Amino acid sequence: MNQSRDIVSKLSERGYRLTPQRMMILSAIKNSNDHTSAEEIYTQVAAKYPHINISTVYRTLELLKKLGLVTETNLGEGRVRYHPADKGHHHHLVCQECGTIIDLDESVLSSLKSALLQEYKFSADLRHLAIFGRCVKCSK
Amino acid sequence: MNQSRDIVSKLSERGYRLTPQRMMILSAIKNSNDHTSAEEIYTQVAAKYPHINISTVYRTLELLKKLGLVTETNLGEGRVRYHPADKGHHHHLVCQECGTIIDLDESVLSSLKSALLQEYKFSADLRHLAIFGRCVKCSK
DNA sequence: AAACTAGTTGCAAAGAGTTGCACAAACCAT
DNA sequence: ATGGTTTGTGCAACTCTTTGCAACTAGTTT
Ligand SMILES: [Mn+2]
Ligand SMILES: [Mn+2]
Ligand SMILES: [Zn+2]
Ligand SMILES: [Zn+2]
Repeated sequence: MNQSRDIVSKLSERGYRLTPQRMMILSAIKNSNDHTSAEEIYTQVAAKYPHINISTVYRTLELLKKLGLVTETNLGEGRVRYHPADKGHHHHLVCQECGTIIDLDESVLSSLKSALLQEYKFSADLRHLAIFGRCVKCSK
Repeated sequence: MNQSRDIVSKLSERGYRLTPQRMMILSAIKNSNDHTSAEEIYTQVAAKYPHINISTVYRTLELLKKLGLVTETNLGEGRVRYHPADKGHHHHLVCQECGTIIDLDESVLSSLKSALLQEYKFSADLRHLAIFGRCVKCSK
């Protein structure tokens, strides 16, 4: 796993410290197959290190987002979900009626991204978006 | 104002009741010039009717959203903002570095909307979106 | 006008996420 | 190794929003 090494160096390069808590949180995120929540990460880490606090999980996720190592998305469940950035970018269409989720390739938003960059010089962060609306069935 | 009448009928048609609380909350939203928050609506209504509860405000906003009478947006302040749907749709580019907000016309997302409809038969709700990223200055 | 019924409200408690602060620990320099 | 500097952590309190429940009331029927 030279991924871990990348992360370690990315942290120390920028003056962040490599703490046991951060390493455990990172491996919890990598071990999760799919989108994880802060609570799930907390539970997994707490199994081995009960002293950990949930606010440390939130603060670490904040940091990993800033470093571009995890992406976050709100699928409308009342809680945010995360996954490793290196597992490929994609988006989700979420039906507000029946809850169906359609997965979308990153490319669907690439023309929007470049339009915003050209017209507004705005560099939009369009990784891992959730777009709400109605699926075919629920559109009546 | 036959707008009010529209709302009254929109409520009763679907079996919802027209309560004093709902009327006060509605007029509080209409009286606000710009994006309002639940707390601001609550404060305004409570000035005349101190018995009102903030959860009623949240529930009413939920209902008005469902009826398409207000739109909601999260500008990243840790609280959601609302405004009347009939005040025109638009979007916002929010710089996560400096907080600058650029207003966007509705049309910027219309080609995305039709692409999602064609390719996925998904009717996306793209009213009043906030797109995060970095403005020119903060893009270095 | 009185009763009925289903939607609505207030209240209290809970959930998700954030923040200030004092103490702890990682990293760097000696 | 030792000490100092600065970042990070645990904890508790707090903010925003949601939810279960019992009491209430708008709109309808008799
Ligand atoms: Mn995803
Ligand atoms: Mn707006
Ligand atoms: Zn659906
Ligand atoms: Zn900026």
